[in-house]
Amino acid sequence: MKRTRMAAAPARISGNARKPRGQGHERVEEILAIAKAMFLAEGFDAVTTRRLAERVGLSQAGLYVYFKSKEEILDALCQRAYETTLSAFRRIEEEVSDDLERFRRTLRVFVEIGLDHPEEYQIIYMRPRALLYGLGEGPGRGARESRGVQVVRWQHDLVRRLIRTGVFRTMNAKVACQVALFAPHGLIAKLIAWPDFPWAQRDALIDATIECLVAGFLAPGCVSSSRKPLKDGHE
Amino acid sequence: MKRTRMAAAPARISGNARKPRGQGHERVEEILAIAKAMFLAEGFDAVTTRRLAERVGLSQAGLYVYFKSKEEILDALCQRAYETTLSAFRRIEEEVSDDLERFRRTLRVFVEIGLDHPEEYQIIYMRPRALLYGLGEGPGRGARESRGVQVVRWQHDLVRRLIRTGVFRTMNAKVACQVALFAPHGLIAKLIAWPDFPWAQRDALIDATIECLVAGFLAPGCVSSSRKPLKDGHE
DNA sequence: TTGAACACTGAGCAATGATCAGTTATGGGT
DNA sequence: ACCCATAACTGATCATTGCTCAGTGTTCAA
Repeated sequence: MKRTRMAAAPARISGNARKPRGQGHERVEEILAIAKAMFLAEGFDAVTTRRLAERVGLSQAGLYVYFKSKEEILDALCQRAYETTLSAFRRIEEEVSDDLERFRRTLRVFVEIGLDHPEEYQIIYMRPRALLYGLGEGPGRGARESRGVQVVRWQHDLVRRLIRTGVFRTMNAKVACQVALFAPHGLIAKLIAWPDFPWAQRDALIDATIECLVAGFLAPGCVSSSRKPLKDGHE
Repeated sequence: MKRTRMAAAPARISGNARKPRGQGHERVEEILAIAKAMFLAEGFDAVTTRRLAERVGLSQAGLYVYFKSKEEILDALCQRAYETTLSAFRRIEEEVSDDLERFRRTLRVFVEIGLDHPEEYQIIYMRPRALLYGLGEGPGRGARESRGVQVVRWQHDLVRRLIRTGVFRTMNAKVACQVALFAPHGLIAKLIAWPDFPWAQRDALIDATIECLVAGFLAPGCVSSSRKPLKDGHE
């Protein structure tokens, strides 16, 4: 009868029983599942550790048995989101052999995943943080960041190869890679940040963004077979 | 960044004397100037109202004589940022007669102002709210937003004109305008959000982004006289 | 000189993320 | 059947945050 507080026993989503001896990792999963739902629904800042703990069925301090900080819970979720993107990239590499088409498909799937999981995208790519590029100090830090590095490097390598094979014009590869990140990121970020703005059709914007990049990068003589033109309609 | 508590009054930047009767507006200016410096140096969240007040030479509560909230201090700074951008646009329109070159210069100055005022840019363009397009409720809100609408419409009109005059290829103007917003926004947002990422040279990124857009939009036969090529160097 | 409007302060509130000394339950070893 | 080390967890409490409010001093027109 210690903890039972009948008055305030609200919506404990999962088993709130004390975990058996070796099953602490289940708590980790529960915390992550509920944290993800709450972060997506309310945003990271709006979720307090007290409310999160309450929904998990723990005291607030109990969270700190499994995570060093609130931020670390977010980090764990980011790790998994990287996996989603990476596996989509890998599938494209298997399914498509033409590098230029891979470039298109890779950008497109990146945008689509971002728009389909806006809150996760915000968490990973729109928060000011230095998570991606392997400058971490902590021990676990490095492994976690390398996932993010892979996502960036994937597109990087693709662009490099397209330049080297002469499909894209000769240009500074690092600059080109980063430019090829900006436009998709801008598209996702804008659509997420201003969802009520009178945007054009989502697919038209994605197509146009990608084709604009391709047109800007393509070597003078080179014309892609599967080139989709920018929409020609007026207004 | 820990507070190294000085024994007494540390670094009061401006006159900390009590203002005479009608001179409260001077305090407003002082608060804004110091707040701007601190926001840029440390970031909005890292600046506490107590430290801000201390530097201004006021008690923390004294800030609330002039501003309803910490957020409102930032809002006031944002208002001025709109003005900065708009007047830069106007000067370009005066100084440059070629529309394509206006397009380049307009995008460039937008990016430069964004990167030079990251805190304001984040608040204005990266927040998940509808600040820009006139859906505000509050009284002063409307006037503030209309400034933002002007900034967006300026680029919009420019792109429309370039399509109409045949410099840009025939395409859906709305889509093109929005694509022309995404890439610069992506550039600014990425550089702000991940300041420590190993980005290429800032100017190279701006040039490449703009030239990529131009190349993507330019009508097939049209070659601009002042066309800067993408950098040709390797690595 | 007066008194109302103004400029400003000190104390304090509720909420936050984090810490820590303790408490309870578990289960392998005996 | 009973240890008892320890994993799992709690209650109390911390410092810090943005913000409020009752009140104190100051200024200046009348």
